[in-house]
This record gives sequence, structure tokens and C-alpha cells, in this order.
Amino acid sequence: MSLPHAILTALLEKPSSGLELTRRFDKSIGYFWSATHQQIYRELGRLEQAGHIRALPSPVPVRGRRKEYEVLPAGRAELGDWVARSEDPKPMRSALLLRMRAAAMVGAPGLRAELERHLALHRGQLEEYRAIEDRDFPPERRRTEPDRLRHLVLRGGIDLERFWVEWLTGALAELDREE
Amino acid sequence: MSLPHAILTALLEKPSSGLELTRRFDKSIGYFWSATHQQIYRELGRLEQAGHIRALPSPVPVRGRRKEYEVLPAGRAELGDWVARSEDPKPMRSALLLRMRAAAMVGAPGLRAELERHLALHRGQLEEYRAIEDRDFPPERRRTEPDRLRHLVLRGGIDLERFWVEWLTGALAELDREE
DNA sequence: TGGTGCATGTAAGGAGTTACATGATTCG
DNA sequence: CGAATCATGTAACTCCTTACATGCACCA
Repeated sequence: MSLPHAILTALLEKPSSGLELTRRFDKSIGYFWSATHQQIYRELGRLEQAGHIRALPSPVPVRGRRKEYEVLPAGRAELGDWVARSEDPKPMRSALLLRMRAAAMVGAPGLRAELERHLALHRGQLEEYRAIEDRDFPPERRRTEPDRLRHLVLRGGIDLERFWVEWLTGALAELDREE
Repeated sequence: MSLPHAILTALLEKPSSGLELTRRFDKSIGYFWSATHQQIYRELGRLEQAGHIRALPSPVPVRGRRKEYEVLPAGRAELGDWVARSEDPKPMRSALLLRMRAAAMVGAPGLRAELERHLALHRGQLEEYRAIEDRDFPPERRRTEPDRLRHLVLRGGIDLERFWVEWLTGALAELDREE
């Protein structure tokens, strides 16, 4: 049940249309929560239904016509409740680690290449996030508490990508020692 | 579509009943793929249907009576195909990071406590995995290629937990600097 | 014989994914 | 006016989660 709260947060930061939200989820929001445009439009409908958000004044609501949403007080309250809730970390599911474990049983012709491919992907993601950090969090924007929190979250994304880059590098070295 | 392959891998390592599989997923397999017993029984049914596994000889199949499964050649082949496939890493979804970002918008009374709670959980998980490493991977079991692969996978789980322990520790220190 | 644990399931619903559909706008 | 692009959706499906149901074995 986190997607609606991700959307509420994004809309509080800046009222947006569905497509704008999709773009923001693709780039800057994606480092802590990902979503497709189908999910976003469905959830926008539900949030509007629930009275948590509303479409900004528009003459006639027509399919294909841009709709801008903003958060209503009820939506802000709901988000406040959710933030205060406790929630355990979801148990892990890594298809890559599973592949490695399966490879131990049935052999692994292309495993090395797959690890290298993932390494390249994580390196790319890391660069993207670092660029966002340079752009959105220059030193002077790390002072107020909200900015410090947002920067911390981005650091989470960056540090995780760095973790995978380092881990995959080590794993490849370990694989090489054997062959 | 990874759960069936997780089960095939587990059954290749050691033929098991549904409940035994559930226990193995809860403890040692959980560090790369998690699953509940409901998922497991459903998937065992599908795998049997597909001819990838079979229930070991039992007089009469009765509900409530234990069933042991083993992998058939077709299942091993299917797993081999899957291992050779490429798959991109799933984009991230962290409810904790999302909470922090939302807290930047609506305030965060209990956020520190929630971070500390997660820190304790990850510390606990880390200790469990380390115990598994001591028990299952003593130095002499790190020589053959399959063992080295399996150990590498466990290292992945351990290193990820260590990552979160360190990251959360740093985040808490960062939060303190402000107040 | 009745409870407790073991073992295997069913049912319902929520969340995410993939493929496709439709209207509006812009631009050559 | 035709094509590309912007923008908003629908539909179908798979997967996961949560709650509940049922049968067997043991043992006090």
C-alpha cells in the first residue's frame, strides 16, 4: 500500500499531471519507488475518488486532455498517518543471486557475462544519481531539515548502487580466481 | 517468473516436502528469494502438472499426508534454460526511503525510532546469516566451484545486511547533527 | 477423546506487469 | 491532411499476501 503515498508525496512537492508524474517516477523518484504510467493513472483515479487529491480547474474533462492534480487536506492527513506507521523491510528477492545459486547446480555458461552486464547497468544508474545529486543538492541546499532528509534519501539510492558495483566487482574477481 | 526456478534449485539440492521447503525458504534460502507456504504449495502443484517434478512413491495421496518431491529431467532442463537467460535488475522499492521522503513534506515525529527499529532488524538478520556462514561454509567447503558460488550468494545476503546496518547508522548520525 | 502440532491446501483480494486503445495537439 | 507525439486511459494476467480450512498423528 505504498504507491498512493508515493504519489501524494510527489504531488505535495509539486502538483503535476499523470504524465509529469510518470516522468518524475522514471527519473528522480525512481531511486526509492518505481511505478509505470498505468499504475499511476489507476492510482490517481482512486485518490481522487477518495477525496485525497483533486484535478485542478479545467473546463471540460476530456479523455486525452491534460489534467493537473493537487493534494487536498484529507490527502495530507492520510500521508501523515502513513508516515507515522511502522513497517518491516520486505524480504529480499534477487533474481541474480538466485541465478547464481541455480548455476551452482546446473552449470553456468553465461554467468560471468550476466554479472558484467549488471555491473554496467549499476554503474550507469550510479552516474545518473550522482548527476541528480550535483544538480539538486548543491552544498547550500543541504541545510534545512527537509532538504537534508531528501538528500539522505538520494544518498540511499547512490550508496545502494555503489554497493552493487563493488559487490559485483568482487564477485567477478572471485569467479576468476577459480578458472 | 522466478519462484518455480527457486523451488527447482532447492529441490535439486535436496528433495523435500512442501513444509520442508517452506522452512528452508524461511531460513537459508530466504537470503536470495523469499516465499510463503501458500506460494510454495501452489507452485509445487504447477511444477508437477508441467512434468518438471514428481511426488516420490507414496501409497495413497491423501490431504494432510506428507509428500516428498524430486526434480525430473525436464525440470532440470527448464532450470538450465532459465539460468542462461538475461534479466535486468528490478527497479527499487523501499518503503523506508519513501517514508523519509514523505517525512520531509509532512513532518516526522517517529522517524528516528523507525530507523533504529530497522537498524536492529538488519543487525539481527546479519547475525543469522553469519551463523549460517560459519555452519555451512567452513574454509574447507570453499574450494569446489559450486560451493564457491553458493558461498558467494550467501556473501551477497551478508554484505547487503551489512550495507543497511552501516547506512542506517550513518543516517541516524546525520539526523542527529540537525537537532 | 480431545487437544496440539504437523502438513497440505483454498479463497479472496491487492499490487504490479504487459499489451493495447483512444483522444488531443502540433507540425511539416 | 497525415504522421508523430502528447496524454490518458482499459483489459487481462501473474504474482504475492492474508486469512482461513481440512486432514493426519501423537499423546496425555
